[in-house]
Amino acid sequence: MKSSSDFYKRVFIVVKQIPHGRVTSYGAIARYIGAPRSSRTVGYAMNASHNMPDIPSQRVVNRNGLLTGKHHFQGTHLMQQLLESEGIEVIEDQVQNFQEIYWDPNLELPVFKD
DNA sequence: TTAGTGACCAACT
DNA sequence: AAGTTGGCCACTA
Repeated sequence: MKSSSDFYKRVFIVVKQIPHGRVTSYGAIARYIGAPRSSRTVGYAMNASHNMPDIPSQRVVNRNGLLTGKHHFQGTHLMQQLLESEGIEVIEDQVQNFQEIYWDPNLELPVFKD
């Protein structure tokens, strides 16, 4: 039985699986949980992740590796600092070496099923 | 229920 | 090549 916030739970589950020092994109997560056109809503779900512990929301960026959601963090550069503390280089809100550290759940994780 | 919003994405000019 | 527009769909009021 699926609750209305089941979508959020799926998002959180995937985000928690992101390995240390890697990043992924909203679209990739949306696709993995079976809602390929709901990338926007994935970001919306991240907004609620502040209530949840152990959600590395800083590891989720847009498809260009740009930190579009950094304004939703407390500090001006908190998101960047969190990423840098994991060994990810960030310059001007842009993840450097993005293609190398990019982690796609569709490739690295087993197919999602309930 | 209808309408408005957004941490995106792809297509179009 | 760079900027704008529209669609997408879950959530809130």
